[in-house]
Amino acid sequence: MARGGGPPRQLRRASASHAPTRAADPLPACGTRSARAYVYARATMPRLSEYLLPTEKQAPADAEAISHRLMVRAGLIRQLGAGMWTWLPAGWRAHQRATQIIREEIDAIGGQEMLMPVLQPSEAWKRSGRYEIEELFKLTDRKGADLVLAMTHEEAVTTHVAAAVRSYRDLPLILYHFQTKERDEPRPRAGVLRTREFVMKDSYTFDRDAAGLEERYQLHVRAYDRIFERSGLRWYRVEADVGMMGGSGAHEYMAPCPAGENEVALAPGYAANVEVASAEPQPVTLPPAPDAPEPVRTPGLTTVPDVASLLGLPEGALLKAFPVIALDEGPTAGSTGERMLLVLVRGDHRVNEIKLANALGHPFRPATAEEIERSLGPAGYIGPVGAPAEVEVLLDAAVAAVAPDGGYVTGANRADTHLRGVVPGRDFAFRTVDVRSVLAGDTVGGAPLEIEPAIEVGNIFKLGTRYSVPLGASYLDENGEQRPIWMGSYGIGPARIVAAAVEQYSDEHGISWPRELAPFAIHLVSIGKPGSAERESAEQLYETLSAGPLDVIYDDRDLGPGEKFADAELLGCPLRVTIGKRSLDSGEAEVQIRRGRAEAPGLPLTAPAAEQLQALEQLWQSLP
RNA sequence: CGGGACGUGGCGCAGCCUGGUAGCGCACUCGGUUUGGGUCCGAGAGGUCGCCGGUUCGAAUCCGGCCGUCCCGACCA
Repeated sequence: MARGGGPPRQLRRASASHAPTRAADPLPACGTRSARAYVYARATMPRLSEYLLPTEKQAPADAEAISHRLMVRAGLIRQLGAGMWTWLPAGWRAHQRATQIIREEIDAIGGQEMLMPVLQPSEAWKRSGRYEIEELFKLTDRKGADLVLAMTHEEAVTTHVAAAVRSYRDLPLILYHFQTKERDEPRPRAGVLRTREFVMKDSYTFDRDAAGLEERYQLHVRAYDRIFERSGLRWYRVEADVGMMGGSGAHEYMAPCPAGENEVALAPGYAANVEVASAEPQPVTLPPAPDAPEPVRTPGLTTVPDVASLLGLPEGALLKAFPVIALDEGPTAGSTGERMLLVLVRGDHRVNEIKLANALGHPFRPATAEEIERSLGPAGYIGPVGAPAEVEVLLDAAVAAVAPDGGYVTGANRADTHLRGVVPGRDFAFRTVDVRSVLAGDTVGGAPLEIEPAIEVGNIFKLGTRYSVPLGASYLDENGEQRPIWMGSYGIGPARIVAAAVEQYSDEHGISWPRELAPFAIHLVSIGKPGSAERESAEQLYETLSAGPLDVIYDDRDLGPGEKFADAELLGCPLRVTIGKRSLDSGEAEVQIRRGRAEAPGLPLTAPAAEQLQALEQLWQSLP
């Protein structure tokens, strides 16, 4: 899991020289002997006086999210338009760190890296049914051909596999790439957290059957767990909605942070997106039930809080009715498969439309006021008692699973009237479904549930034959029979890993990078006039560090110490090494650990370079 | 798509109501000063006031249209 950050050692600069290192210096030879693809010899370690790191004291007025504010202030990113962001040099280094972690771990499970185009013909998208998606950018070339900008690459990769794979002997496959994704998001937000263009690592697996898919899926679980562990994030793997289309399993990787757009439900041993979470409800005390429901006058009171307070009951003692029209035959034109269902949840609960759609197994829409009036009664006063037989009653498990110790209050299907003493089963028939949204304080296995906002940093999804069938990706099995290929797709957004790390670990001074994501390991700060002895000493240490295994950025600018320290803490490299007059007096450079701003043992200035490097490397290994 | 807000040097803001030569802080340039927590002094450079049109002798300011950006919600294969 934990390993040294930065490029492999054998490719680093071989020797240190005390002559100033300039960008024009020739790079050490690299290439054919590279142990790992895509890792090149390290370039000269930058001097801040020559590096584009435009820091700002004040964040842009329209930036709200922590990562948005800090990444702009620290000079990592700049905006070009809504949802369009440029990564500046230091920001791109962090992004590349995330990318490299992902690459190593996907390679480790047998992934084969490739590259597919963003600009694509529209045919496969029309065949897969995704051409209609609003977020899909569509364009026309000069010949009038319809093109799209890919939002993911299922269509492309499946097209290639369909053409290239013939036999069961060609399977399984894990193919992946890092490629730009384009999505016409209705609302980009929070800097780099939700953009219209971003780089995604997407991998795709191809298997002979469901069992093979399960294997490839589990390999990705392992790789993803390692990726997020190495990234240093706080993260959860949660159960996710598989959607309506042929998915048989899905997980999301969530990084809790204030700017998160999702909510995760957490209990010991349990983690789920609230979209699909289930839990035992908090108990509610019901008033005694009479032998039969009794009407109560509730003039003008159509909301749960109003009725509850009139009757002096907790909101949970009411049953909320949610009439929906199930679209049994699917949303096809002229469909006659519409039928009304009455969904009941406890008054203090809310219907979760995703869970409801999953429970129904087909789409639905809320009933219109006219439909409600026709089948049941006036909106605000509807209930299950006396509902027409053709309106099926679905009772949420939070109610159905608990033996009633009294009666509930429901609408009476008459204006200005509710019923009390309603007992499910006695007074109306029902089917049990789990369709409510869980609440903080509900329990899972007796332990209370917490709900946290989180950002989705990755997802893994069993596609099954969702794409292979329409795009004709099949193979011949041992018996010469043609079978569809079973697919999975697996995405990670490196930009979100970077932004989530900023969200999770920043403090009032700025960013505090986890070791493996930091753009530089060491921020070397010199204090003192140019030409002074302390400057000379800093230059020397810079040369030493540049030759070592850790990446360093050297603040050689002619600025006061306050500004340099402030910039260093804003940028957030894990270690800060300072050399000033004080260091010359004590014989040691000061070392500060950014996380917690703790002081580490000083670095002896007269020690041999190898010892200095070793001391820093050792400290580095101990960092989070 | 619904609701709200905002567009004035690189960043943060004032000026607009009540029309009359565009201002402040930071950053930037030059000279000096200072060098272990955003030092101080002086001199400078930099702006089609988002765009188009209208009203007016005169528009950053008033009116209309458009564009852009952000926030909340909806949406998010």
